[in-house]
This record gives sequence, structure tokens and C-alpha cells, in this order.
Amino acid sequence: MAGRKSSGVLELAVLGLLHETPMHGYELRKRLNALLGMFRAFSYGSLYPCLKRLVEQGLIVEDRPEDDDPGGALLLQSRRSKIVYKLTADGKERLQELLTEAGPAAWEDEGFGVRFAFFSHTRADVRLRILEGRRSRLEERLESFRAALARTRERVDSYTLELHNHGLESVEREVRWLNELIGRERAEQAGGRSKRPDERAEEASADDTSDGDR
Amino acid sequence: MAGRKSSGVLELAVLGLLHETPMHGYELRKRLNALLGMFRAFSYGSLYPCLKRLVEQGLIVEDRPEDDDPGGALLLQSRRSKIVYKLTADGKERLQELLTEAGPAAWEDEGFGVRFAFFSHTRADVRLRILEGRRSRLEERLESFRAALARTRERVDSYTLELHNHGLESVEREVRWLNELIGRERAEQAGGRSKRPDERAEEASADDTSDGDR
DNA sequence: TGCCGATGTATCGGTCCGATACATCAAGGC
DNA sequence: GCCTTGATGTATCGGACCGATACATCGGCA
Repeated sequence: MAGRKSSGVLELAVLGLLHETPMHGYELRKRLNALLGMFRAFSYGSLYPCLKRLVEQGLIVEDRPEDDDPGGALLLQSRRSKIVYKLTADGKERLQELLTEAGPAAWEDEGFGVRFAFFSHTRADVRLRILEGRRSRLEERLESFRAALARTRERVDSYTLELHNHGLESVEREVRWLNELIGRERAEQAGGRSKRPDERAEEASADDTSDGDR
Repeated sequence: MAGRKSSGVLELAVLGLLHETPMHGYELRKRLNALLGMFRAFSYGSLYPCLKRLVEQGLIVEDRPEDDDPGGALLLQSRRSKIVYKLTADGKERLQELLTEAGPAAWEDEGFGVRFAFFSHTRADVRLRILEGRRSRLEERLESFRAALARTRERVDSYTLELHNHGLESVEREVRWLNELIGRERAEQAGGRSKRPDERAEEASADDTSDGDR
């Protein structure tokens, strides 16, 4: 039971960023939005609750700089200072778990983007599976959408049609991008594995849809 | 005070769809997701609360098919049936208001998509302003993003770079699309203006709604 | 000195969504 | 006739997420 997708996206992003180096919230958010770039942005209203959840789960710890107030008195509430968040061993484990999972959650729009951003920390075989899953998800979406478009061909105004075509082309473009990436991944894996000549007889046909778009 | 964007998107979409013909929830959702196509989809968990809000605001009314239960007894709770929603006069007014507004809300990602889907019901000058607003919003995003990219050029791994470039190209592509649309709009308006005077009168009068104050 | 913008932490009211539940009805197998 | 199946249809809950907002600190800089 969990609203939406059980935090997935933000949790993974925070864990991944914190894996590289401990940080406080403000910087975390900046790096988050820089990392995710054009395709996603989180606000403090999401980040801080998420950090709180992660602390509760023991995946990260907060390092507050010495404000125990030993005398006991002096309850000046104004003692706000930087809080540095750091990954725990459990957190690292959880990150690996999330990064290794290659199920549907990894190729839905949001989940895919975040996972892709951390691909350099992901196992090569998982990368390939995610890329392929994403591609087939997109192709399936394309197909059902094209069918729906054909069904209503003559009953939509020109602006709606324009919007639909633009969306269609965007997705087609992403499929071509994925094709290129998959080809690259495969070539790389085949190359790295070249100790075994008997194994890779086929597969060299990786250059399927590499038309020079762009 | 309003969470997120004060409902904007769904509200407009529902009002717009209901303007064409009354419908019940299920069909409303289907048409909604067909209209918005690849770029957005709403679930019942959003739709029904939204309909409830719209009823409360008096923008739509629900037409339940005669189940008053006059006798008073017979509290069979199972009397569920189709509920057809219909736009009220206030609702039409509100729709016009939303369709005519050409502020920032109209060129943010979500707001823009929905408004574009209803462009055929939007005044030509408003269309142009929204298109141009959207374009400059995108260009501004592009610029700040390119700056950020240049700043961190050598410090990102190849996958992050790949993601950034893909995002960048997607946005550039949308700008080109907007350019084309804007050109088309302008040509159309110029053509209409320099052509027959009666055509122009038709557009000018259209359906009053001359903003005035509200 | 006093103001300003960047840095920094935090919450509130609200939207939206995935999952789920439950009801109706037509088609088709048996 | 009965029963499963799937499309149709209405409805809610818990939770993720967000925009706005509030408040505090700190380094310029006029």
C-alpha cells in the first residue's frame, strides 16, 4: 500500500546523490535538479519530508553540528544550522537494490529518468534490460495511441491533431534515441567480452535503426 | 492560497470537454485521455474529486436519472446509475475566462498542453500570446540550462551528459515546433486581416466576452 | 549602518494518483 | 438457465508531491 509509487523516484535520487558525498538539503536540491535536468524538478516541499522518511527508515543519518545545549537552559529556538545528511550502510544496500531492480518501475517515465541518470553505477546487464524495457513500453504506448488516432482521424480539429502528432513524434524520437543507446551498450558488452570468440557469433547487427537524425 | 496550481489543468479540461456535450464520468475520462494524448493522463482519483468541486462551485450540474425514493423506506444502497454532468451558464463563463487568460499559467508545461488542445475555442490573439509566452519560457529555460551545463561540463559522467543532451534537444525541438505554429498563426491573422472585411467582423464580434473587469 | 540577495530549514493546504472496491450489464460457454 | 468474463461505471483512501510562505543566517556594498 503506497500512494503513487511509494516514493521511488525521489528516494532513489537522494540516495544516489548522497552516495557520492554527504550534503545538506539546500545543496542536495540544487544537485538534484541539475542532475535531472530538463525532465524533472523537485521542491523543498518534497525533499524535506522525503529526507525525514529516509532518516526514519535508517537509510541516512543527519549530522547536526554540536548544539546539545549542555547547560540545559537557553532554549533559544533560533539555533538553526546546516544539517548534513549521510548515507548509512543500510542506505547503500537499499540504493544497490533500487539500482539493480529492472522491473516496470524502472521504465515508467519518472523512474526511468532517474535510473538513467545513475546508470554509471548500474550493472551493465541491468542497464541493457532497463533500456529494452523502456523501449518496448514506449512502442506499446505508440501502438495503442496510433490505433486511437486512426479511429478518430476525421473527428478532431487541427490543433488537437497537431498536438497528437507532436506527441507521437516526440515518443518516436525517444525510441530512436533508445535504439542508439542499446546498440552502444551491446557493442560495449560484446567488446568487453571478446575473450570468448565462440560466444558472440551473432549480435553484430546492433546498428539497426541508426539513421542520422538530429 | 491553493495547492499546486489551484486545479487549473483538470478543471479546464473537464469544462472544455463538457462544453461540447454532456457526459458521465467514465466517458469523460476516456475522452480526456484521448484528447491529451501522449502528454498527460488523469485517473478517477483525480476526476471524481474534481467533478465534486465543480458541482460545489456551481460550474456544472449532475443529472441523475430519477431515484428520489419517494416512499422513504427502501434504503437499498445499490441504486447506482449513470450520472451525466452538464455545464451551467457559470461554467461556460468560467471556461471562457480560463481560455482567454494568457498569463504564466498558460505556458507552463501542463497548462499549455491543455490550453493548446482547446485552441480552436480560443481567440486568435490569445492563441498567439500563449504560443509566444510558451516559446520564451522555453528559451529562458534553455539558456539557464545551457549555462549550467557549461559550468559543469567536465564533471559529469557520460550517461548524465547523454540525458542532458537528449533533454536539451527535446526542448529545442519544441521551440522549433512553436516557431512553425507561430508563423502559421501570424500568416493566418495577417491574411484574414488584409482580406475580406466581413470575415474580420465575424472574428471581432465572435461572442463578446470582451474581458472587461471580472 | 542598513538593505539585499543567496543560502538554508521547515510546514501547510492542496492536487493528483495508484490501488482498490463494488455494482451493472451484455456476450458467450456449458 | 447459470456462470464466468470483461467492459462499463461510480467512488474513496492513503500517500507522494508541490507552490507558497515563513523565518533565520551571512556576505557584500553603498
